Amino acid sequence: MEYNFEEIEKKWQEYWRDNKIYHVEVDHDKPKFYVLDMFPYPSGAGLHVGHPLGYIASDIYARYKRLKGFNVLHPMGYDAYGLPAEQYAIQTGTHPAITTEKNINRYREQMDKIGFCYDWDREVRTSDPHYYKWTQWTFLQLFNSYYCNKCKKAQPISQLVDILSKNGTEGLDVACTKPMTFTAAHWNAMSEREQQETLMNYRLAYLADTMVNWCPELGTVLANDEVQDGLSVRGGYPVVRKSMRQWLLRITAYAERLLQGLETLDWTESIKDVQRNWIGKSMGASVFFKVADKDIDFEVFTTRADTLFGVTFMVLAPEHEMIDQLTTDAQRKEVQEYVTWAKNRSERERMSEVKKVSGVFTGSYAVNPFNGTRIPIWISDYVLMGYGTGAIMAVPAHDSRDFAFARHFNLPIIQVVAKPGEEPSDPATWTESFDAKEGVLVNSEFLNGLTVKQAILRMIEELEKLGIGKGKTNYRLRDAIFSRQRYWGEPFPIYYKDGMPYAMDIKHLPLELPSIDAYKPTETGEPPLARAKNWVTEEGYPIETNTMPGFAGSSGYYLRYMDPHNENEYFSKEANDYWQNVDLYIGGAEHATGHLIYSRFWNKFLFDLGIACKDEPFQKMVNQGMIQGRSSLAYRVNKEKMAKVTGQKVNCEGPLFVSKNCKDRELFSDPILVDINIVHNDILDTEAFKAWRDDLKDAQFIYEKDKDGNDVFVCDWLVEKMSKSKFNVQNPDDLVAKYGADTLRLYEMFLGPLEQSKPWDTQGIEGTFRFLKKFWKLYQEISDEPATKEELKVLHKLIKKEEEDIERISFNTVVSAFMICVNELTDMKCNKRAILEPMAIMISPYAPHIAEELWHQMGHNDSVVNQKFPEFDAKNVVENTFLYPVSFNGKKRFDLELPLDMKQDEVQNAVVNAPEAKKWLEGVSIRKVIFIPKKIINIVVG
RNA sequence: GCGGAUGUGGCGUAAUUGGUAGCCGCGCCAGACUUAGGAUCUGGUUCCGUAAGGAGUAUGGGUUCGAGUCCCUUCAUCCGCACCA
Repeated sequence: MEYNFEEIEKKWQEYWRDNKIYHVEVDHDKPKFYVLDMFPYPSGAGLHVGHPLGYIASDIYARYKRLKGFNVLHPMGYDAYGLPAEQYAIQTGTHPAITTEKNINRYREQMDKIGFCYDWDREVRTSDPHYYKWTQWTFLQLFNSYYCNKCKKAQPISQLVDILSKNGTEGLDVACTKPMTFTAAHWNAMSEREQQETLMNYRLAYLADTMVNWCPELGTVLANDEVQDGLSVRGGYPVVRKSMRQWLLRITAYAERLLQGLETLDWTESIKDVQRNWIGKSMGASVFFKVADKDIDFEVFTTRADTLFGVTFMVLAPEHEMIDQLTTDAQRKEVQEYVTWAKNRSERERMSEVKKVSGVFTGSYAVNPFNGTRIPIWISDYVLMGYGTGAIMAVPAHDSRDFAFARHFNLPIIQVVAKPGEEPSDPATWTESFDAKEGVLVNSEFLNGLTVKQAILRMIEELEKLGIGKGKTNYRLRDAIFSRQRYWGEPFPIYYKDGMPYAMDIKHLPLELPSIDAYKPTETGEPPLARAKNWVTEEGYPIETNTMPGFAGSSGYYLRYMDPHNENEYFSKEANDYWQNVDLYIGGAEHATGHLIYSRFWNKFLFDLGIACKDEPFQKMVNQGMIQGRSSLAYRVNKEKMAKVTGQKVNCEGPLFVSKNCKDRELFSDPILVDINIVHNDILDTEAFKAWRDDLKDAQFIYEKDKDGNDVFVCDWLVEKMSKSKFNVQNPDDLVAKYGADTLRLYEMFLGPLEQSKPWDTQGIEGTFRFLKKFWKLYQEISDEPATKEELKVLHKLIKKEEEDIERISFNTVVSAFMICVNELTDMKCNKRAILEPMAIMISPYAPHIAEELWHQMGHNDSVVNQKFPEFDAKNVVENTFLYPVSFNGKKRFDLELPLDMKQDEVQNAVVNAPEAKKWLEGVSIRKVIFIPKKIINIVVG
């Protein structure tokens, strides 16, 4: 019987669906395992072969765990809100829900063909009101919470109100936007409006005026990770800084926990590093400097308190609020000009001109608290308002940025740290600063002779003694801006009374997205939701018109999968207690600073509320690499150049192309990209090429000869990103149609290690297709005779290899092991049920359709999916002898088969007396014999 | 600039703990079958050399009986961060 994959795959996909084979429920008799793919955004382009890579890997793992006796949760759904559908709506007027639905259906159709074991009964979509009810619900919880630094968790805001009304801010240690001090009496005397405004300083979801990344083209603000080089990641439009009233999430309250939590996670070091970097914890000191001749002071943050005697100037950010007070009349004009210029510079300019030094002197001086030196206060845009206090003490000798600034404006440089083992030198001769935290303090009074580390601690001690500074930890992490001026997102369950936001009652959730007449901002620049009719509460209060950003819906989706149809709760306690968190998360590394940090925050907050039982959402994560395209290139002749090179006139009307290996081709031709579908084995189908594009219909070709003397046109190739514009896209549907889903699944895994990026080679898929045909052939006439020792050995070698390799996410080597095994069994002409039955089970995670078919052909009526993975038994693979490689001076010369129980001297004897050894022992004496049982024999001669 | 990853045949890769470098597959070469082959099967395929043999895992060095693997140097490619005080 032929291997008819088309028929087989259709049959079993229907069987699985009709019999709900992949449906899972909480089952306390089995251990749970949760395997999750990162939430896809269903784009209009559909899937190319790179997308299913991670899905296939997680599918294999899920199926394997199931065979190993686990109750496996393996769901899929859609991150359905997003900009592309909305952009399309703006252009065409099509409701984004319609576009999204269409794209989802296409995704689903493509995924179904690949035979994934998702429990589709658990599908969620972020744009579904049943789902976003809980996104809104979580937002309200955040709005109604504050973060207690003492107990290190979120607490109800009502509790804070209690505290404030009893003690004011006395002894309060909570996360806030800026420190506030007031008494209980003061609090109690506030109007409701004032109280509400004060609470905004503490809520975990709060409204504030902030500088945002405003993208005029998209009409919305963007998160930092949605901006690159001053352009929007989606669309590439310019982004400017602008102050706007926005919702923010106080993720900074969780900075330390987000940092510490990384230690408990089984993620790659590189992703953890990216997150550590993003959180950017730095320990240092805050120091207050008095301003000379004025009764004011200002605060700086430094990690190098030890260098305080090396401070020769101060720098404030152009947005610093004390600039006015500090500017002398003589300097006022210049300062104003500079500040205006700096504020108006776009983010893009600022980034591209990082190296350019600019700044202005305020006219004021700060006073060094230890020696009274007057230190000029400057303003420069190399100091950022958003970090620390927006002011620094500049130590040009030991900070490269300060050094550049000092050199540019001719400011003094004082060395205060000597390099290890070196004497201090004249900074005037330096070409760069010495930034390393190594060395010994000099020119620094009581710090002299201390190492940098000691000096930092000592200085902080002194500062605290004087009451002008203290040790302080800073984080680079910023609160997450949570408002988008967009239509296609979750509405905020917030209404405004006297301009103050109030939370809607939970009973009004979900607050459904209203329909509007156009998907653009209003004429007055308000978000699209301002177009909605009756966008007010029952009492007539206006409802918030911003919507939530993309990461709102994707931050807690893995929790909803545990109990996706629950109408009364986000998810039940029972479901959460059982499924806990994700055991294996597979997806791209590009979400390192977005989704993966927001989800962790979201989860920690729900953990604080006591509704999520685990502090971290994703225990183990694997980041699959990209599949690159293999583009084909045809060389187009530059006729003038060719005439010059060959010395002959080129008579040819249409475009002329030259085969890759023609003589001097590189001298007179340039490559153009060719559709990979008209190139086979790097040979161009010239007729198809002419028909491909109108401008090529008269194309002519200079051929080369193949080995049989035929004219062929050979293309060159190139590895690059897979994209439509490069004509190198491989569509999984086409491959499934040609080879079947099982072949595609195997090939995607066979390509190489999951984490690595690798090019897609269309040719190579033939190999896995041949393998499946060979595999199929083994099963044509099953014999019930007992298996031989050799056959059992082959089987058990494979069992061990597959188990070990799947556990360490090495799927490519398992496919290879299967090929070896099938080659061996084919050579043995093995057709024993005792071998082939377990093999069918073992291949089912990789090639479920063929496995199911063969399983049923062997007379079973139940699904192969529900079987038990065969047990490895070491007794089947024991050997009595070992084929030793025999080396002389580390170079292998021959093999020698020896019993495993041989002693060292017997081995030595056997080797020296082996006929092959003679030649290598002539004229030399044996110095040493290295014998490692079951490994190697090495004879050292000389 | 900082941080991370990677570097092995013509190509994708394998070698899990320092122990036979190149498994498996693609491609290529030769042969068989065939009216035919972008089908199937068999054999070969790191490089140099007829061979014996020699060289060989980006580069140069080191540790070791033995290094793709460990340490140091340099180079290349990719990814992330980037005035974060």
